[in-house]
Amino acid sequence: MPRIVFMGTPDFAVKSLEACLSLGEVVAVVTQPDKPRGRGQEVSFSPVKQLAVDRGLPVLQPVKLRGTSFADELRALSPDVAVVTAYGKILPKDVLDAPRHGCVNVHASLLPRFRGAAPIQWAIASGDEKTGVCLMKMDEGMDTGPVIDRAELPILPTDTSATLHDKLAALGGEVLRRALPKYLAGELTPVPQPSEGVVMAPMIRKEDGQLDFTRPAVELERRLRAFTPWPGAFTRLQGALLKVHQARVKQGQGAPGMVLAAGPDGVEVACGEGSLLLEALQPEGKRVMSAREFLAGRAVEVGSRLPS
RNA sequence: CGCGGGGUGGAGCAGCCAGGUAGCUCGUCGGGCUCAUAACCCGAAGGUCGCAGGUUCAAAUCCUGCCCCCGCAA
Repeated sequence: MPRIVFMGTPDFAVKSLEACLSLGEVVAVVTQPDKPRGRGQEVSFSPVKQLAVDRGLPVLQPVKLRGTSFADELRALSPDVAVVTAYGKILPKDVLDAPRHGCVNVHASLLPRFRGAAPIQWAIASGDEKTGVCLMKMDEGMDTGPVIDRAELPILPTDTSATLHDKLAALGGEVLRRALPKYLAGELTPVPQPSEGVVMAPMIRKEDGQLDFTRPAVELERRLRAFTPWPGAFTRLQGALLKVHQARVKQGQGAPGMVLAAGPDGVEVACGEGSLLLEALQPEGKRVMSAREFLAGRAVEVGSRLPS
């Protein structure tokens, strides 16, 4: 049984941790420090910590890795490998070198495409037809390490980051199960990433969810799905925030941001190219509702403009 | 004690600040009309106004506590 240190934080990493539990002895779980989260600012555990605590695993929550003695702590555990999935911090070289077989990372894209913090989102926003998971041996770069194994997955026209996230998290667990034992046995050689096809997937910012109606409708619809559940797609109507949860691309024409129609099927807004039919809406402070419900309680005039 | 919006027939909203007749746009049901295409016209049913107290002649409305939904922020 290999001695495994697991490093991860959010929900996405839980499937990887579960895989590790079935692959070896998890001698420590490293996760981000507890922080106040959510409404009311209650301090809560990360999903990874929750599972670790449930299983009675030792949990480490270092505030800093660089320039500290954390690598020494790791070495004291004499791990064979560290499995890192969405941990949330860049690992310094002394940490990368601490386990006997180094650190491996589960990354949610087909590298070298979409290196960085938000590979799932940018795969959808870019209109890719497939994505996947890579298991790589980590080096000091941002997702630049040689790839040990990979698995692909189609991106459906209805996929959002929420749905893809769950599928890729599970796929990550599968890849670990099939590849990690072989890697530790020396049966899989990490293959350097090609230098061509590198695309970065930077962290999503809140503003990325702002609907810019001067853009093509096709792009806005992709971004809507890419930025679901966070930060979502939103605009402003009569001064208040309006989130758009579901939209369909149409062929309407008009000045970007102009309301072309408002009926039971949705609110159709002209875009830079084509138009976007807003089908599921959420006013600030309210629940998500259909366009029909939305329009029952307020007037949206055809010809009015949404900010773009 | 992070900031804020909200809970009113089945849906979405108004009414609340200046207590006194349950309103609007739909949906549902019945009837009419017959091609309008978000059909239209007439009529009807359907509500403990989130819950519990309090103030008052009188509370959806004012006061207190609690429950639930949501936006921001993280």
